Amino acid sequence: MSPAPPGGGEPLSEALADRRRKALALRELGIPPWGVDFHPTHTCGQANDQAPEEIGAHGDEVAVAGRLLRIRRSGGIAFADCFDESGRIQLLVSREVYAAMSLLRELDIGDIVGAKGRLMRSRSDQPSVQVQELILLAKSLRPPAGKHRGVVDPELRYRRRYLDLLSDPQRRLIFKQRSAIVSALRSVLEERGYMEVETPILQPIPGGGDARPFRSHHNALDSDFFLRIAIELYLKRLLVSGFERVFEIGRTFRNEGLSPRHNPEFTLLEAYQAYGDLDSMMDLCQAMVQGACSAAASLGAEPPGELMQQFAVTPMVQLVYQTTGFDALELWQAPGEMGVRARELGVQLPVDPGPGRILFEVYDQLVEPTIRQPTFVVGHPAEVSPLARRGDDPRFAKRFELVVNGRELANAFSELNDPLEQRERLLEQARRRQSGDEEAQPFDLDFVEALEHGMPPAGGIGLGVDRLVMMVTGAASIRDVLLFPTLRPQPEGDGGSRTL
RNA sequence: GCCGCCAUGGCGCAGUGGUAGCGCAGGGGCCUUUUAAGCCCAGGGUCGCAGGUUCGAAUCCUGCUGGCGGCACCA
Repeated sequence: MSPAPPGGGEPLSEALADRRRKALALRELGIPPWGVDFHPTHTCGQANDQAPEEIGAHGDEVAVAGRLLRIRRSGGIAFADCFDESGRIQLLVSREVYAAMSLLRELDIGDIVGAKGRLMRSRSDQPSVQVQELILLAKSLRPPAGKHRGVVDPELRYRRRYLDLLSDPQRRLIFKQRSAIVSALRSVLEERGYMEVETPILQPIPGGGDARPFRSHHNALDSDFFLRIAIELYLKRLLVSGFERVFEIGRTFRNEGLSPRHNPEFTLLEAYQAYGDLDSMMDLCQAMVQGACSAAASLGAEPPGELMQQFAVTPMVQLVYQTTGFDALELWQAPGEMGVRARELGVQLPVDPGPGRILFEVYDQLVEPTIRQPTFVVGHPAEVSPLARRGDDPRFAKRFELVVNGRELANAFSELNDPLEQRERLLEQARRRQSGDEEAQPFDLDFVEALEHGMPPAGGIGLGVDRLVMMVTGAASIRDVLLFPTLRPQPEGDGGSRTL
């Protein structure tokens, strides 16, 4: 075991010490281990594709750069596989090119190099660059993890994601697909005349959804702020302001448990359309999901085929009746009886629930998880939809959720623009909050006052981008579609929140 | 927050009370057409941390830390 470097940190393992020794030795020889300019003429993938077909034949002069994946030395000749984002090319170095050969002796897997030479095809039919000049661009002081199998230790994968991504092109592909999906969502919205906006993430009152927020504090203002749990109330203020089609794609935060489907910070898309309604939101929703599927498919993903078909539209009351035999409309007049029947089905209920809440809990706990095919579930109880307009039957809201594979993917409604009713319904939420429901929405007077100036009737939608990406790419865990998922910070030691 | 499983060299793993091992990576050597190249040699470990039981602990017990999965909460 080598001594610990000055300033702390873990002791250097043999491999680490050796790489450091090589870097310093090269510097002694006047070869900088880092920080040389190099301008590739071809990507590794291009070089590989453009190599001559015939064994032994030579092609164009090229300059390529990339990271060393493998080195095979065989006496007077050596082969090194070098890769970049585009692919891989073999470098062929022979003893006659003395400088390159002696530099290669000091190189390790993981080092980033540039190579100049002619394209050719080796005797065993491998596209190669016959190296004339080899240049070290960045010495790697640490051995790469997971050279053969990729990084499999989940802790390493998430804590040091760059190693995971570096060692596994498939993993990188998911994030290219994610980027394409988000880009497609943006295109669909922009084509339809929606304007992208940015609204506060630090909010004095975290409204627009049912969730526990993160709390923070601003020193100069000596005021508490919350990280937003939804974007809704600010986007609706913009509808009041005269912008008619707005959307935001942004990070949103909920102070709740972690699971393969929940990360404390996640990406939410919300869009609002003045004079829109439930139909226009269904239309938009379907277009966004299908745009996402096409975008990902063009990068090799295989989205479930059902997502490309017309989604079903089914009332919640009907789904609940079909699945459980629970007849909400029949029981509506007798909430006590309704609660008893729900509990008999094994449904957990809050204290003193109204009929709407009972119906919703039965749906949420017993029915939603069983929905497989993409379905627009419509007719949510108004009681659990405090920001949505009531339907012709005032017990129900003009609202839909898109459910696929038992999971809610999007949530939309015809927005409530009656300031008097909105005030009442938010006050009801506030009362529930006071009696202990931590997730009931707080009362935002400023928002209600905005509505009092007149908000056009509007359709609005929220869509969970991470879950859409999971569904379209087939990822099993939300951590697989987040570059840096939230983990418990490590107090000290490897891969944690080291500040030194 | 609760329950279960896991933690052994840089990476992947074996080792269930008696001398800590294997493969890859790294070091030294041989090899001018290799493909996770091959062959020879020599290294590398406070077995996650802290206690306890025992003549003796990687192994058994307790606590802690971290991860994964499930439950609860939620999207």
